[in-house]
Amino acid sequence: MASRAMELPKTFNPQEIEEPIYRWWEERGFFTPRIDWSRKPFVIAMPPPNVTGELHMGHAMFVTLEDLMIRYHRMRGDPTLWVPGTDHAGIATQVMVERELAREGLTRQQLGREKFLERVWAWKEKYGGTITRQLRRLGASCDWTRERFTMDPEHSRAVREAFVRLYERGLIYRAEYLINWCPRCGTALSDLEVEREEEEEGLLYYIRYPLVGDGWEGPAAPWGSGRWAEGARAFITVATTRPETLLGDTGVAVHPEDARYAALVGRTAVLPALGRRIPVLADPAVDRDFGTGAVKVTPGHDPIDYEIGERHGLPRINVMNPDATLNENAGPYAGMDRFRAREALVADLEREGLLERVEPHRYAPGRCQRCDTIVEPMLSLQWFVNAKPLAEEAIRVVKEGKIRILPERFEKDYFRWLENIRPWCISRQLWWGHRIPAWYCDDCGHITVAREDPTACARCGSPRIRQDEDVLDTWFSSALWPFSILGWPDDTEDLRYFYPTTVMETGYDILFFWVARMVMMGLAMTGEVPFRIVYLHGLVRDEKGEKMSKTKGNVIDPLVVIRDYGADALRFTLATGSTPGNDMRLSLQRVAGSRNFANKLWNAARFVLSQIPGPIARPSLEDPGLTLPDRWILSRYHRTVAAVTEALEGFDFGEAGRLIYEFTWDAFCDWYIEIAKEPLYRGSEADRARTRGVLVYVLDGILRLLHPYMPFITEALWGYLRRAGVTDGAEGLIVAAWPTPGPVDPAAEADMQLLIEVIRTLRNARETYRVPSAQRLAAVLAVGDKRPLFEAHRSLLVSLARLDPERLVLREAAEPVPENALIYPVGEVRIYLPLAGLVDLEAERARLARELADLEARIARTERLLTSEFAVRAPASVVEKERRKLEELKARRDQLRAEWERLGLR
RNA sequence: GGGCGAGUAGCUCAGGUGGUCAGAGCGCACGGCUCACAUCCGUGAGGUCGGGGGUUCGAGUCCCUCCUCGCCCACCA
Repeated sequence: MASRAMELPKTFNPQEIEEPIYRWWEERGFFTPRIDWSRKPFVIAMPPPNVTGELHMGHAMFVTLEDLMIRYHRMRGDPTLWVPGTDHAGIATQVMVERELAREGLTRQQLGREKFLERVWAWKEKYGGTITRQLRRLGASCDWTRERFTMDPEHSRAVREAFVRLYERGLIYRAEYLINWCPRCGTALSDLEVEREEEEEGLLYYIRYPLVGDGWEGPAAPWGSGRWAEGARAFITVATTRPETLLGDTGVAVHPEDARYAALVGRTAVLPALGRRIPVLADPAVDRDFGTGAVKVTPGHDPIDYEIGERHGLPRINVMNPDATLNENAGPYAGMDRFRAREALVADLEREGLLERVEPHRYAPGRCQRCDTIVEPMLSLQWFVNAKPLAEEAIRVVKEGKIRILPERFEKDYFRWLENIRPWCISRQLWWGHRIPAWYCDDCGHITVAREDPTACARCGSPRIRQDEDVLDTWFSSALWPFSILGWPDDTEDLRYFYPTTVMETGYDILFFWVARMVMMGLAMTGEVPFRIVYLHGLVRDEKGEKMSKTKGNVIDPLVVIRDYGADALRFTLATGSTPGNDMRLSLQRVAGSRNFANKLWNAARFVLSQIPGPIARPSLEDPGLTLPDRWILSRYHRTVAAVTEALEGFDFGEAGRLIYEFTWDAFCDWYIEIAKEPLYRGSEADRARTRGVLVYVLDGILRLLHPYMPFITEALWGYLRRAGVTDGAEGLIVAAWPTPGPVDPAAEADMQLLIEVIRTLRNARETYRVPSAQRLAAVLAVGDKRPLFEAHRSLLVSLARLDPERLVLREAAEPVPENALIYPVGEVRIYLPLAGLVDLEAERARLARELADLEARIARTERLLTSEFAVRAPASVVEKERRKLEELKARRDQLRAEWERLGLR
């Protein structure tokens, strides 16, 4: 028998099939949809990974989930588009290239802007293809013909268009405002790019500011002499963690209702070191319980102080240079680094007797998200988006249900962030990114903002204009992604057909960074929501639940996992091991489990394929010729199709995957295939054809259901079916039709269930009594009115429970009970096993005692329940169910008691 | 200071709208090279569903409270 299965190795080897299959999919153009205006498309804009990045588990997760949705919808026949791309990741990429330069002893300034950008582009060329190649290894069925990069001319045009439009609407403006400044990167950052990590030990400095009056009109001696504050009678003490910012103080504030300081409000303090006269004022922003209740006000270097200063008309003084050394406004400390200046100033304060005390204090300074440098709040001239009006719209569309966020609980976060949104600083003092399209006129000072590079000032016509040196926040550019990838601002067919996109699938960690901003920009630019559904997945952690990081050395490299277990195994693990919005722990043991599942499927298919040469009957539940197991597996299969489809529609990918797993392994492999061997090996030609038909039909269906999870192995196996000529006409599984739920047969399911339970009970008894596996068991089955069922499946019982066909008695009556037989009740059926010689009386006594005790307890519980209020208050059906249960329990108890007696047990 | 999530068998986790929901995989124990598969097959043991209180005829499943862990946001200088 030269069977086809012999062509397949015994063990599934992912390495051999994955890459060729992917190449075939891509070359055949299956990833590119055909626009069909009569059908609604399914569209995902892929969150673009950093162009120079390396694949990590986060990517593996999003590829798995998005590809899952994409493949499902493609199989459903929807025109399905998944647009891939990469992000230039301004600051991240620039920092990487700067690090490379640093190894050569160079800085970007030494290189100059143009040369530096050349280096970045070279870097991009070198590493840019890595990530997209890696996405392919995972099986991402995205449309590479539409691949985009955020620095492409097309996307750049979109960025400029968006900037100009917002500028024209007055929503983008340039202003001097307090921003977060990273001294290492030399750029402004948005609030989101500042992270407050662990609290650390810091110090809280209590500093006395002398007050003018009481005969003291200011310092007579120079700063540092030790007599600077000589003669001062009154002081106000403030507490600060950043003493050096004192040099920028323009006021001292207390709470308006703070009785301790009421008398001081309105007086004038003298700023240490600089001698500046600053007012003592009252402002409700002051926390009376912190420090002394009096706070130095530094509008140039602190956000709250900025607001206090604004309310009271205080001057704003910047005391720092971009590199965080102090500037000329810092008097004697000018030129010092901020932390050196702190030491020096504190020492001087002490000398002058103005340092009251220093306390340990835990605090968490803001740090640059990219380089971890402590960020300095600083006054700076930057470009901003007035996000408030945009945010209001973004809130509205979610409230109105035009966008659904899954899991829903993230809506709360989304609303809260948008409701409290502040002006978004979008200019970055970087070189890698989209240059701000604003030109300053040297002659009239006018700012020209234009879609095309202007050659002259829009107001005075002067050709002496210079473009703004800065670039835009990367997130400004990526906020346009869902429509820029479709050709916006042009009115392209893609945009008309595929926009708004359907699902935005991404990690919850960039809900604010990206998702919220896409909604704002989408609405502002296109007047429509950019997507209908936001699906947020959790973070992938290591087996201990810790965040994977290179420094911790606990990263699990997806490519290594793919090499060792296959992409399908990794995907299945990620898809079934996670619930929306919750983090998951990835362990290689689980991946191995998925790999085993793939192997199981492989071998099930080998078996089916080995039976294929020969006539095939397409099965139908209408066909009276089907056997009970046939009807059972078809019915179960149809239920599975319905349940899986429902779960997928509800974005319940884990549940759907588990359903397929269970059906495949338990129902199909462990039961149906085992049962099928009988008709296949010993049946008639008709039996074989019928059984083959069922096997092929169900396997084909399993492959379809599983394809979104395990695209490679399913495509490979389906290819064998296809070549055997037993599939529908689809060219590949990737474009084959999603199965439709068929009819079910509850009666067949119930009968089969009974047989299965009887077989399990018999096997259980064998194990309990250590019957050698070679020994065939004698059994008497009292099956009541199920006699025809059992008669018809005699051989099935014999083979699966390893019974002795000569000594298997089937009968209706429960009595008489055979001598020296064990009794096992299974529903209405009673199993008698004459195991007299084999039974260990002690063991049997123990078993019976345990079971009886258990039964008694359950009977008592149920009886109590049925005599309680439950009987009158609960729905009749529920009560009835309990009644039946009680009857069953009692019957079983009586049998066991009888057996107890008969065995002469005490 | 707010907000959110998690705490269910040894481990990792599932468990719409309260009534076979007490489950799966791994691990463990025992028995099997049964002609698709030892990346396997068969059988089994293991849980007062974090603690306490409440609502209800009935609660992992709803409410309150507490504990432990994790995350997000926030202007305590």
